[in-house]
Amino acid sequence: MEDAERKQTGGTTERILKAAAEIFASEGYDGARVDQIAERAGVNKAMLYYHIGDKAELYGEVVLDTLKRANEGISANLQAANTPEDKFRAVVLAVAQAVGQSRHLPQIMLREIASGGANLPESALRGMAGVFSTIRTVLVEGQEQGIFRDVNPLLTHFMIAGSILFLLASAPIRPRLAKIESLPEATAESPSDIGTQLADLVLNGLMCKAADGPGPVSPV
Amino acid sequence: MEDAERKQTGGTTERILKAAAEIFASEGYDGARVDQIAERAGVNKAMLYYHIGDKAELYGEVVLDTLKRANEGISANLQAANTPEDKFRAVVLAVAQAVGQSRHLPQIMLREIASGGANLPESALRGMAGVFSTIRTVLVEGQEQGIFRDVNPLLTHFMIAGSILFLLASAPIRPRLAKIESLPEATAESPSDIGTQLADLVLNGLMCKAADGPGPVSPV
DNA sequence: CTTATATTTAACTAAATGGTTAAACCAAAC
DNA sequence: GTTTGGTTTAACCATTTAGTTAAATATAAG
Repeated sequence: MEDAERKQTGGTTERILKAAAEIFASEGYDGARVDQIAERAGVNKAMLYYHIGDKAELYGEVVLDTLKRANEGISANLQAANTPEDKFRAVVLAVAQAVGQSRHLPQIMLREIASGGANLPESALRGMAGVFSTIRTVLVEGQEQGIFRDVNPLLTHFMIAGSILFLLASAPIRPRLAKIESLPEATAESPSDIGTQLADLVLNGLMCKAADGPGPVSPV
Repeated sequence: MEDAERKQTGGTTERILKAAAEIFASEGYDGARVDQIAERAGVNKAMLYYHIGDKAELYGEVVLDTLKRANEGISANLQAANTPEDKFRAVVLAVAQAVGQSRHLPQIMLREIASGGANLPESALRGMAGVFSTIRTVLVEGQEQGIFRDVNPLLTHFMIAGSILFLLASAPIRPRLAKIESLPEATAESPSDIGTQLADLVLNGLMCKAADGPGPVSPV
């Protein structure tokens, strides 16, 4: 009788999925407790099984939903660009924004990478592969036009995806690290900032002739 | 009676720690089962509690051991370098090699980042902070000497650490992704290759005057 | 041989956890 | 009012899991 019972917002299924995303992101698949998810959603555990299914189905639903949103965001922000350079900027920015929007994607993805995708349904893998493929396409196109240096595409797109995911997912641990070493405090940058700066840095190292881009990036 | 029982190598404690590192890396803290670790080490579960302690202590021991090894490797490979550019190459290479050497560090680190360090003892956090601090020092030094562009240090060192960890940790999932999209097969690059190429790419984007470095990086 | 100490084992416990079920509730249709 | 369908609830079950314990076995010392 503490304070729970908040059935206000949205349909039951939505509330369950939202709660599940939060818990799965912070606790991982094995760490998450079904009762805990139900409690946070303000529903009885049995409703969770009634509306969605067992733990694995619930997780699959969350991952798929989150990845779908991210993919939509990416392809939406990718229309206007023409040159490989513009496309590169657009795709990095789009990934950063999309990932930043679904707040729980970075943690979930990091864990899935770590476990080799142990809990990922096939459909979710397709979603991931789509993102990778988009980055890669832009990269190879630029290389074929002789605009980008002949860098390892695998390395590059893992660098981009890894940087974004890592940076966004590390928000909770950064304050703890900052307390120990004199690291910069939790500079709460927006995903857009991250995307823009990352694109600048990588592009600068990627272009054949040292294009001066939009000048040096502003510090912190 | 399948095939277990292999007590040959090393002391009991060592065997337990090795088995624990493997399981924790692939399953995560919550996913790992103490019985499973004991079985892989070829010992009775009670021995694990006798020699080391409970699950949390065991995990702490593994993380600390792994991080200590990595830190040693990093500072060892960092002596010869003088200029910021050399130092940068050295530190990136050292991190890649150190992380690559303790095969289970990438997975463990990715999970810890994702959970905000939920299972990390203070000492392990200090180990992490040390690595970050090393990268950061090199970076800032180069910037103060006017050799590096004024990029965001936080972004840069998370990019480096994130790229390396992400790339090394993703080895198990890459074949699965490759099956779906026409991604490059699991190009089994050595940590040294990764470190060298990454340093090239980032340095090229980092230097003020477009130094041509050691030429373009070889593809895959 | 006997005693003491370190190590290993099998059996057990208590709690947590995923999942189920049968009954209650509630709205609209008849 | 009662029937019908979807929805919600409380109580329950079976299994898994971390952790313990007391006995057994080896090993070395006196």
